[in-house]
This record gives sequence, C-alpha cells and structure tokens, in this order.
Amino acid sequence: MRLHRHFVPTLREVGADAQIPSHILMLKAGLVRQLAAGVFSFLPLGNKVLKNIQKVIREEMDAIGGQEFLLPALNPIEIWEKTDRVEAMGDVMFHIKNRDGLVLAPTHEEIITFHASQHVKSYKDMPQIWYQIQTKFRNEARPKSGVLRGRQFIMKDAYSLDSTQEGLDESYDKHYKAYRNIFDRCGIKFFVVGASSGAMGGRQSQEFMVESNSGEDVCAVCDTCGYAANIEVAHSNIPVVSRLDENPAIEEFATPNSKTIDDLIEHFSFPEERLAKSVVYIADDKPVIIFMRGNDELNEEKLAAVLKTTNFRPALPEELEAITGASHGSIGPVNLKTDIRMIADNLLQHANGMISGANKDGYHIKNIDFDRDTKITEFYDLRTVQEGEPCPVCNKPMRVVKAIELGHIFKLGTRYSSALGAEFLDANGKKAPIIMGSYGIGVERVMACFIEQHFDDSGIIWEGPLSPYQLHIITLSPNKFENVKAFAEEIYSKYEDITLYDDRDESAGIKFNDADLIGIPMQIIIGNKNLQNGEVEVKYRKTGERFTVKVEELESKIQELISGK
RNA sequence: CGGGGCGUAGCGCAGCCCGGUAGCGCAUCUGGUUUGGGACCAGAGGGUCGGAGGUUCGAAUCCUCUCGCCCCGACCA
Repeated sequence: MRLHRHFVPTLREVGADAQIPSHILMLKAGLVRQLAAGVFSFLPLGNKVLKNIQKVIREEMDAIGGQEFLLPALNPIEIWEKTDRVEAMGDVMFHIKNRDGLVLAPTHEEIITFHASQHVKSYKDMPQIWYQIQTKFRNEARPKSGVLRGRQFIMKDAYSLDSTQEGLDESYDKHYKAYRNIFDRCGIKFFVVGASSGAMGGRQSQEFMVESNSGEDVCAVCDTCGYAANIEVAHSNIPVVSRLDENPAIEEFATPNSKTIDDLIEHFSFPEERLAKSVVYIADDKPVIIFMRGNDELNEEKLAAVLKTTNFRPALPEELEAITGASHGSIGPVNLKTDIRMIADNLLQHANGMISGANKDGYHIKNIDFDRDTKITEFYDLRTVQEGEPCPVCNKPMRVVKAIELGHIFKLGTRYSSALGAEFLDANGKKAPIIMGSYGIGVERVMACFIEQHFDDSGIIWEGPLSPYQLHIITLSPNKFENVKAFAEEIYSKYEDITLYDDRDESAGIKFNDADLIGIPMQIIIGNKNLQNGEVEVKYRKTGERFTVKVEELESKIQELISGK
C-alpha cells in the first residue's frame, strides 16, 4: 500500500469522546471512524486487520471440521416467535419499520436450527459444525468504549449439531481448543472462566476473557494455579464462621441507633464475623429471606440459580414490616412474624454466637446458634467473592479483576431444536431433538483487545498474524534524491503484499511519527546519506531497536522477520 | 430508562456566567525556502455557532422544546 495514494488518515489528536487506549489508537492510526453511537466504519487499514483476524479464525474453525455459512441479517420474525425470543430479547432486537414481520438478527441459533430441521434427519447426518463470520445487530441501551460494545458488530458464530450428549461434549471440546488456538495465534493474553448459564438453561458455558479495566465483566482469578471464574459463579475457600465453645441462650438487647452492620460494630464493638444480616426478596411474588455474613455482598446471579428464577426484587419497606414485623436494619432469623422460605449463605451453617435483628425495630438478638435457634435448612453459596480471598483450588489469594469477554462457548442442549422441531431419528428409529452447542467470538473485540495489550506512548505495536503489514518503508526526501526513491521502489516491488510504503512528500518527522503510530513491526528507513554508504536503517517497532544494515543484507533481515525470527 | 457533560470551520478547542461585527491551533489552497523525529516565510479560502421556537433594538451567549454524541448507573440471549 502506497501511503500517498491510499486513505490512511492519521490523527494528531482525538476528541475527549475516546477514552480507552484501543479506541483512541484506532482513531489516531486511521483504522476506524465513528458513524453513530455504537456504529463504526472500518477504513482500509482497519479492514485489513479485520480480515487478518478472520483468516486466523477460519483456519482454526476449518481445522475442527467447521463449514462456513453466510446467513442473512434480515430475519422473519415468526421464527423468533417460535422460540419466545422476541420477548426475551425485548428492546435489544431491531425491528424493521416499513416491512412488517422482519427483524435484524442479533444472533443466529434460530436460523441455524431452521436449516437443520429441514435437512438433518438422521443420527448419521451428525455431527455438524456450522459457522459464519457475519454482522450482528443489537440495539444496545448504551454503546461504549469504541468498538467494544456496538449496535452493529461482526461475530464469528458457530453451532454444533449432535445426536448424543457425548457428541456435544466432543464438539464443545473442539471449540474450546480451537478458541485457545485462535487467541494464542492472535497474540492475546486471555483466561477462561466458567460462566453463568443464565436463564437459557444450558449445561455448561465458558467465557474467554481478557483482563482489562475497560472490561464490563468481573472475574475472580488465581495467579498461582490459574483458577478463574466469572464473579457470577466464582467461589472462594473462605472459612465458615467458627463455632464458639460457649453457647449461652439468645438474648435480646436494645440497639436504638444501630441500623447498619457498621453501626453495630462501632457502637458495641462486636467482631464483624459474628454479625449476620438479613435481606428480604420477593421472588415470583413470594417472599424469601436470605441470611448472610454481615458485610458480605449478596450475589444476585447465584441467588437466581438457587431460586430458579430471575423474577425477583428486594422487598419494599412496607412489605418488610408485614413479613418480618420490623423494618430494614432490625430483621433476623429468630421470631419472624410470618413463616416464609429462609435461606442462608454457606458460611453461616452451624454458626453460633451470632448477632442479628430481633424482628422488632431498635432491637437485636445475640448468642444466636443457627443450629439451635433457627429453622433454616437451606444453605448455599450466595456471596460475592472479594479481592484477596483464598482460591478454592490452591488456597492462595485471588484477585478480582475487570475483563472483556472475547468469546463464549455454550452447551445449548435442545432448547432451540425442540422449539423449532429440529428432530432426527436415532439408531433405534426413535425421534429426538438435535443436541446443540453455540460458540461466539467478537471480531472487533479481538482487534481492540490486541491493541489494549500492545501499545506504547507512540502508538500501536503490531506483531504476528494480525499486523496489517510486516514492513513499513520510510523514504526520506524521495523527491530530491532519485536513488532513495529507486531503492524504495525496488524493495516495495518485491514485498508489495506485506509492505506499507510511505512515499509521501512529507518531512521525516511526520513519517517517523506516523510509522510508530501505525505500528508495523519492521520499519525500513531509506535516506540519501545511508544509501551513499550502501546502507539503510532498520527499526523494530516493538523493541525500538535501530541499526543500519548493508543494502545487500536487508533482504535477509526481511526474511528473518517473515519467518518469525 | 435515571444522573452528569458536551454540540462553534475538515479535526481538536476557546468564547457563553456578564447579549453588541465569531476566534485559536492543526489541516487545506497558492508562491517560495526546506527535508533524519510532527519545518519556515508570505498570502488565501472555509461558519446559517446541532435544529425549532421564544425574550430583546440586538442572541453562539438568556428561556423553552427537540435531535445527536460521550461518561456513570440500570439493562445485556
């Protein structure tokens, strides 16, 4: 690519709208421009990177037997109604206004299943792995962070069709390995977490994550043994509340000015771990009371898994009064006004010497023995893991970090095949729904994550297969020195496919700065002075290392780079 | 959807409180000098100040409505 003929609009400054490194650098280096909220145009250089990412993905998907499709973004709404996802998607799905019955697809489980239902009729037709790299449309409430969350984005989505659970396990495992290969080859540092399977009822789900402050997910990670989990499901090895030898009877006491756990600690000097808090939720219109250690945070995803519904909310003040007999801050497990479902965090099992609300405003009870004094029988892990808690595998302290979700693999089961009648005959001639998996990668996110991990003050630092070019030829005063131009043209003609050739009539400074900003791995600087001595200068973007080489040695340096050093 | 901020030349911004001929840097165009880390001189072009309505002798500036964009939160198969 000759810079003087091609559209690579580098920017010296960008507006305050761009706040994260990848967004800023993608704008500055002329990779993308924003068109609307969550909608980006990819310029030639950015498109080149997208294609490079897709090439890696295709190679790895093909290697596990994937067959590439291209499914339409425009979908008949009926098919989405059959799986109840029009309602489930809600506002996220775009609906076409001037042609009834059409929507823009936010994902393609339905369409894949539709085609499977037409032609995959026998267990002998499976397994199948079908994938595509295609544009998705989601009406995100709040697009943000450049291309990281857009209303239109490119996704590699894959779907597996199997006749048995074991087959699904195999297909899933193939994707797991393919995804590791893809992200490794792209040069991205990532980790894999077990994720919440959510309300979709899948059996297993894992997310491929990149640690980043720009991320929207939160994960607990153990740097010692590699344990990592989404905070929605993460466990820790934090010990249960210890049992005290002395176990006196419960005793009510007045706590007029203590509404919170911190108040109780401050006014009565109680040890924090002896305090139990009570939270009342209304789940599917029925009250449930949850007991936690005083300053632990209730994890609503875990609660959802326990309650088997996401239809819940904290109780309103008047409901608290009616249900417990007290208001917020004085509720506890003893002397509840009504008989409702009680669940407690695992850490409270068999705990004694506990302090909690008396279900009477302004009073608490101490010496509560959860075995002796309460009727709680249900104990679950309900708390949110905190920074520094011991790893459930190796017991070393974990970190709690923000992360970007790059990919997600999911054992779907038969939800879609059942709803859409995608059934096959097994070896016994028995009809059964196809067992499916779904697997996604956010293509733009791969690009943004790479940049988030590979940049410095001067710009992007490309390396590996994503790099839009391998060589960046910089000519100094090419219009003045015929020899400079001639030599640059000679090298360019040999390596045109992998070379960005700065043949512009610009000052050296502009060219150097643009080259560092764009970040091609190897810069070849051709100037008259060096050329007079039969030399050119080479600079490696990553290390900043610069040296002159004899003209006749240049090509061996180039070969070194191409072959991966 | 709730809270906050912003919208002025191609890009980045100032001006707005306190109304009175719309400015700066970069970019662009012409001529010349330059060319190893974002050059210099001289000249030039480019704006219905997001849109609509209102107040006023007079509105980029004050008021109302509206559209768009960013950030925090809610939401996110």
